[in-house]
Amino acid sequence: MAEQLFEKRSEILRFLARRSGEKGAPPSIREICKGVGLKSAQTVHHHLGRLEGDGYVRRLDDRTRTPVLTEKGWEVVGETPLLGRISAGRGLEAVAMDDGAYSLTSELLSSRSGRRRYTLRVEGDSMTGARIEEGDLLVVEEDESPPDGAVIVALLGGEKVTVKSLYREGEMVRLRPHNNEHEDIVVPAEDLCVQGRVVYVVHPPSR
Amino acid sequence: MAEQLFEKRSEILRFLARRSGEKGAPPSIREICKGVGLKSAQTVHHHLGRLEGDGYVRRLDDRTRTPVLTEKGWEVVGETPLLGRISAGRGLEAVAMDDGAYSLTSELLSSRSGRRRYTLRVEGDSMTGARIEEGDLLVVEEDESPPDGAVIVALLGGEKVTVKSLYREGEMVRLRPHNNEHEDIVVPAEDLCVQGRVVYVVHPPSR
DNA sequence: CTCTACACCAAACAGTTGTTTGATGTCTAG
DNA sequence: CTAGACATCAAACAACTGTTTGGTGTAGAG
Repeated sequence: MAEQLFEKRSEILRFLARRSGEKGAPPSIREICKGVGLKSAQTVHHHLGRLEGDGYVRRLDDRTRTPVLTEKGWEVVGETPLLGRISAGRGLEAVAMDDGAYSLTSELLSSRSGRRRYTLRVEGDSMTGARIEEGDLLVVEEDESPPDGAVIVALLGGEKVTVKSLYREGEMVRLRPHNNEHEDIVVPAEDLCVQGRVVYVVHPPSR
Repeated sequence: MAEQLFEKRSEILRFLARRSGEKGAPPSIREICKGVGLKSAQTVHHHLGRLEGDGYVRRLDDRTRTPVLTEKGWEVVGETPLLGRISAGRGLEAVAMDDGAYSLTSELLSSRSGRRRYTLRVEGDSMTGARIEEGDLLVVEEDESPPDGAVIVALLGGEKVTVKSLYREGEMVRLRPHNNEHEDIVVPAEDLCVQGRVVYVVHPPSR
C-alpha cells in the first residue's frame, strides 16, 4: 500500500505547512492526528520519523512541538499552491486570506532553512535590471556562500555595502550590476564579505 | 519601578520576536526565563499575561507554546531594530533601515485606515509598466473609491478580475493597463466593482 | 504457508507544559 | 507607618508533550 502511504505522508506535510504558516507555531503530534484523520499518536509519530529520515522535515533539538519543513519538504508542498490563489475569473472572496491558507509575514520573514532574515533599503540604481530600484525594500537572508548568479548583499573592503549578482572566477569574484551603465567589479575573494542573499523585493506599484 | 518593568516586558517581547523568526516555533515560558535572565516561570507567566492584556501578544486557544506577537507587538519590537539585526558585519548598520525604526510586517499588512489587506498572485502581463509582472505577489488594501490614477484590483462585469490604473470620466471609468500592447478599457461605472488598491508589490529579484 | 514490510491502533511512560498558590522585597501614595 | 502595586521567587498541579511497548490487519515475496 505504498501509494496510500505517500498519500498520508504528503497530507501530513501539507497540514504541517499550513499550520506553520497560519499560526505562529507548528501543531503537536496529536493535533496532526485530528488534522489528517488518524486516531493514534504513534501513527503520526511513525510518519514523522520517516519524513525526517527522508529529509522532508526537521525537528529541532528542543523536540516539543517543533517539526518544521525543510527545503525539500516545501518543494513537495509547493506543488499544491500554497501561496495566494487567484484562479482566473473568480470573485475576490475566493482570494481573500480569510481562512488564512497563507501568511505573508511568515513567508517573507521566516526562512525555511532556519537562516535569519532582515530588511534593507536600496540606495543607488545599479540593479534596475534585476527589478531592484532605488528606495525598494529588500528582504535579505543570511547566507555566506550563495550559489553563482544569486543577487547578494556584500561588504566590499570592509566598508562599502553593495547589492550585486555574484559569480566566482577562481580566486576572484565578479560582482555584476544589472545596469548597462555600470561595469562589473572583480575583486579577490578575500576582500569580499558576503552578508546575504536577496530573497524578496518589496515596493509600491509605480504609476 | 515602572520603567524597569517595561524594560523586562519589551525584553520578553524582543526575545519572542527573535525566536519566532529564527526557529519555527515560539519558545516555552521556561525558555523565555533563561533567555531574558529570570528564574521563575511564574514571573514570565505574569508578564505574558500583561503583554496579552495590553494587546502586544496573543496566545492561541491551544495554549502550549504559542505566544505570538500581534501587530502592535511587532511595532514595539520594530522600534528597536529587529529586522536590522545584522550581527556579523558592521557597516551594514549604515544602510539598514532608513531611520532605524521600521517593521516590515506592520508596514505591509496593517493599514493605517483600518482597511483590510490581503494578497493576490498576478496573472497576465498587462501591468509591466507599473513594475508589476506575472507571478508577482500583490498586497491589496480594500478600498471602494480609490483616487484617480491608483493601481486597483477590480471585478469587470462580475466575472473577470483585473489589475489596472483607474481614471474616472463622467459616468464612465477608464482602466489603463501599463503596457503599450494593451489598450484602455472604458466601461460604465456601474459595471465595475472596485475591490481594492495595490499598495505593495512583492517579488524575488530577477536575474 | 511463512516471512517480512507496512499502516494503523490502544495504553502507558517520563518529561515538559502552562498555571496556581503562597511568600518576599521594593517602591510610591496617603 | 501603612497600604497598595509591582517584580520576583519556589514549589506543586493537572494537562499535555513526544516516545515506547505491544498488538492487529493487510499486502506481497519466497
